[in-house]
Amino acid sequence: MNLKQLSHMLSLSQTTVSRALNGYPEVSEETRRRVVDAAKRHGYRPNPSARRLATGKSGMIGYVLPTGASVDIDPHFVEFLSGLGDYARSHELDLVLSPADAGDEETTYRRIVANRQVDAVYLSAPRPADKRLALVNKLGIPFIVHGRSEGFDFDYPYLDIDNEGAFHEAGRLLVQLGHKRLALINGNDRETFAIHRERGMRRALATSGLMLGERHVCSLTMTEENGYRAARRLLEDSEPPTAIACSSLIMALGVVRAVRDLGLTIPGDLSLVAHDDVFPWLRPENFPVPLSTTRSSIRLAGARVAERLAARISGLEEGARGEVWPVDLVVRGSVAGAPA
Amino acid sequence: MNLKQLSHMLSLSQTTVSRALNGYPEVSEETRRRVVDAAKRHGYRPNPSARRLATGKSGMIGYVLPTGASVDIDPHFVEFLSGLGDYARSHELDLVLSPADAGDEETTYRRIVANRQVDAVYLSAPRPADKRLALVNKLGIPFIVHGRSEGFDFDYPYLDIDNEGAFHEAGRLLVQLGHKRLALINGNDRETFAIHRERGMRRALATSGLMLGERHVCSLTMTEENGYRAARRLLEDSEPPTAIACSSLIMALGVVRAVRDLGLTIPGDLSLVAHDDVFPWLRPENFPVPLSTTRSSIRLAGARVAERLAARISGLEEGARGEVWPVDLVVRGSVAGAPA
DNA sequence: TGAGCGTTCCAAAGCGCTTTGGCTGACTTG
DNA sequence: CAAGTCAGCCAAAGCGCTTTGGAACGCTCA
Repeated sequence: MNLKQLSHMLSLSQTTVSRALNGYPEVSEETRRRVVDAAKRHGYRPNPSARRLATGKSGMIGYVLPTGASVDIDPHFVEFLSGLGDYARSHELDLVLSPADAGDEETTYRRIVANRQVDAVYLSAPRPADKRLALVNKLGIPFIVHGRSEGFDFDYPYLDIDNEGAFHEAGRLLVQLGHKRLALINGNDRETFAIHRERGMRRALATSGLMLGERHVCSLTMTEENGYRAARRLLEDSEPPTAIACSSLIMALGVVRAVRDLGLTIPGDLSLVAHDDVFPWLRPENFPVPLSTTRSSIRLAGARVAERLAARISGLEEGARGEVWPVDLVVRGSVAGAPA
Repeated sequence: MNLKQLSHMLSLSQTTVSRALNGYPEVSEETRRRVVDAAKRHGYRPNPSARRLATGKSGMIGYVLPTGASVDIDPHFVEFLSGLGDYARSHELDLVLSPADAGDEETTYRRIVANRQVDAVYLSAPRPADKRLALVNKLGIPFIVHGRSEGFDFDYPYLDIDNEGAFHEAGRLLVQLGHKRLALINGNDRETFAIHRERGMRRALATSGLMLGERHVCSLTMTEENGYRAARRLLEDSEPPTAIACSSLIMALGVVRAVRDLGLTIPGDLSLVAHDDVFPWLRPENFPVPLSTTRSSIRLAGARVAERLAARISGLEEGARGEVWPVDLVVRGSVAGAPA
């Protein structure tokens, strides 16, 4: 069933039928009712390819996925996707993943914009002065950044959590508990979120005249193994930290293992706080010692990004609105006063 | 730059230019060279929307993503995606994720097929007599199943690993080590992979006249917490198993925690084998006691599925070829002879 | 009463590609 | 040498929608 057939059986022109269905004003209410009714009865669905060719709109949102033999997709991605998908579903939006050579995403962004394959895109894991962001901004396609960049002379729409505030809180808690030697096991510090976390932590320490020593900051991709290695290195130092803040639950698994291997205990010898993006399959309360966390559901963020993307596509949202979500500090058994 | 302009500047018809670029025979080699050359020089890229309208082909592969507030996307998905994306990238294939209401994927499959939004789809986590599979088969869109179903009177193309063989091997190893009371902590047994694993395990035991008791099989979604709970229940039983096979590394984390909480040791009190899909962020050799695993890279599977999908789209692959990959059994420190 | 106006509809021209059905001219073939 | 063949090209008809630029009609109002 296409427009032609439908309009023919209604003895109307394609124009009128099209307008009736798309809510244009120049069609009488009665006619509109007839048309809408017939369309529903015959299960008419406009062909998206044709509509796309005519309008240039695709009804899809895009994401450029960096790939490569040695490139790992962040496991957080799947949770973000859950939220995004959940919203997108209710609006019949599809998501297009365009794989790109990690390191040369530019070509792919240009392609999907030039081809008008998607109506909007989102970026994630931005870095300071992220080239992708500058590009997408220049290309003029609606977009939202999940996270933030830094060092641009233009504003842009984003959704981020208060990473600095979160780790400031975590740091403050640990300091208040009397810890003097703190360490941070961070994610890749070329990404802004990691920079913000470190900044928050430093700020918390500075308030009490403390410093985060050079050797007490690790920046690594967030795997269990890296968490383990970092913790070993820190704890076997001559002046080991008595408290660690950790950027992910997965790394925290490694930290816990290292602590055990060294015959130490949490929170007796080491207080531990980690950031929790809220995975359904790994929960901080189920750690051997329930883990204190800075918590923010990445899934909700996914849903919100989808919502704002949809709003931008339909023109309801404009401008460079930034949105920063507060982060909960959830205190559990893994933190205690500094050892004497 | 569109076809019209390009053909005009070459003083050729659109027909000829189109044919030259698409490799049709009825154009002289010299003309073809001229055309291809000019196209490249002017960066001409055919508009995919137009091409799609004309041909009905989209150059994308689809996946229907079950979503919902209480639906969690499997973390394996992201690894599969890495492989898929890696292959897709090299062939300029995009992936369309169409979110669907979990439980009613049918509507979405019908929509994407009717709209010709994608040239092929893949299904994952199939169940016996999976309705999606029957549907997609009926709708006539090229597809591949990642995993297998059972109980259909038709064949279909799939890629699966030898789950039964893997757990048969694992079971056999444990039996050979003298274990008599074995248990299986499995994934959701409405999915075929779990059924196959259980079958393999039972077969291994049967060979030695052993049985897998009703109470010794758990079927749960694969979270750390469920692994913990299942292990507690098993180990606190009056006749606890001396060996456990576990369907995922994530659950194995929970098993290890339970063992510790109960003051037991691996492999002294309990031998443990788990299936490893090969995550970059959690490796079996880094478990407190290095974990024996049945191993198969889900990432490679993703790449292979993409490859076969591409082959089916271009007509290079046909028919209902099933492909079953063997699984490695990797023995590490977590297994030992049965306690006396 | 006839100019002016708003409402409601329509025919037709795109959107940019592929593909069908020729047409032309050079080249074989009997 | 006429008929047949074939390579190489083209015009035009789609694909199914949106949108432009009217046209027809019934009203109002001077």
